[in-house]
Amino acid sequence: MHHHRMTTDEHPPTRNQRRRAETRARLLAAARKLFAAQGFEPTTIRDIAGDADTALGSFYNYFRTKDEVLAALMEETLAEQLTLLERRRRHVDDVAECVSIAHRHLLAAVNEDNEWGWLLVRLDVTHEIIEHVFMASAMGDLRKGIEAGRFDVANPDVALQASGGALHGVMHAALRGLLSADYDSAHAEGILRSFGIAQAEAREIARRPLPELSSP
Amino acid sequence: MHHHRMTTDEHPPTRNQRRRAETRARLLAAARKLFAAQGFEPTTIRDIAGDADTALGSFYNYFRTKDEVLAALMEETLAEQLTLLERRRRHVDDVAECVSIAHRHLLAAVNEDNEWGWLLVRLDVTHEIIEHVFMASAMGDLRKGIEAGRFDVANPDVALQASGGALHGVMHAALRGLLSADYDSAHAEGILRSFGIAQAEAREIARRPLPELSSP
DNA sequence: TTCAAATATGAGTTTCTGTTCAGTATGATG
DNA sequence: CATCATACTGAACAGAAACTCATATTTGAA
Repeated sequence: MHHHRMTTDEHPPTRNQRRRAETRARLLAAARKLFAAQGFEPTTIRDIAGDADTALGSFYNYFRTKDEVLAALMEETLAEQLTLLERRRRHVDDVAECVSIAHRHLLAAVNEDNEWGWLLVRLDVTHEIIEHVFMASAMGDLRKGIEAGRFDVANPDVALQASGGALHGVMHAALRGLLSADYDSAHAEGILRSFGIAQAEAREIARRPLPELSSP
Repeated sequence: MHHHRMTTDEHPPTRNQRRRAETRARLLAAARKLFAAQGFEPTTIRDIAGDADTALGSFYNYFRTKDEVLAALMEETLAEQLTLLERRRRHVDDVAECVSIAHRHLLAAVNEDNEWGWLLVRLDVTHEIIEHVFMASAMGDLRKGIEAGRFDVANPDVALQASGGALHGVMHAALRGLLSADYDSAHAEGILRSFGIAQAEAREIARRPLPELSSP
């Protein structure tokens, strides 16, 4: 039932297509803002439409339900963040540093865009999409590190869940302004240590400057 | 406006008092079950009354609002768990072992009573009561360990939030049946390591048998 | 300019949930 | 047993939110 005009169309976007895209974008932006500010449940579809400066009925031209907006939002923003992360880690070899960068990158992203941060934190990390996208990537790193003999953990599954939870907790605290400047490195250091990197080295790795984004 | 018949009354509880207490207990049990199963918001007062096999109106004889039930539930169960924890740690001197015991005790509690576990996990660890009760206790341990030169962390606030988040993540995973047998020790080991305990020692401490509850 | 298709509008409808309350049943008391 | 107090009941009301749809507006092409 979806429309899906293929993006491979030759013709430049007609005005109607632009209009449609803009309205959709306004709705998404409004939803993102409101979800982040007040949480998912308390936000009504009226709120979203109102904040997007569009009529209530228009909402239903684009999304069937509130959950659908949420899914769309998540898909968009998560994919974006993951490619950014990849660009940052492209030239890094050491798995330990990769893990450190991943955690610090996400903390930085949350810090630069509080709205996105609150969205991520309030929307229950359990949310399938986050689970699949992030955790899969994190588990990949962890396995690689173990196979390379770089990490040493008692139970990889536990290590994965614990590190995810720790990241979530630190994000949340950072958003509430509870943490002082160096928190990203401090957190990364803790993660590396719990993965079995010796203390001095963990500290050193976690404090290396965060690589710039490499060209797309 | 509350009734608060003093418990110091000499007379044994009259039948009416028992009836009252039982209804209240049924409501609390129902709320606990439903909150754990479907979460707080989706649960309606009707649901609770229905599950407690009591009329809708009766709910309001005991609680003004849904939040009030939640508060009552939390107060009850958290206080109970904290005293249990104290009884377990009473004769332990080493701060590191105290921390290990705290984490493992809570994981054990969640494992023994899934309903309580889901309640704790679904109800957003941010919830003030949990925050104040648990985090305060955890921060106490952490400080003590640092002052004793036993722990070495880059940033205590970060360490606190990270460890709380990690515990939350592991609890959640355990409840979903994602973890295999030794997960409590594995988690405790990770926490100790991140607090700066050397690997071998962390492993040893985390694997010590959990002390029995000392007499009340 | 004209008209059909696409998009936007918002008042009206339905559904659901919280809350009240007048009436009923049960227990306590003398 | 008679009387009062306490606890229970569920129909009825109110408010809020989701969702529909007939109507109006804008767009694109003949």
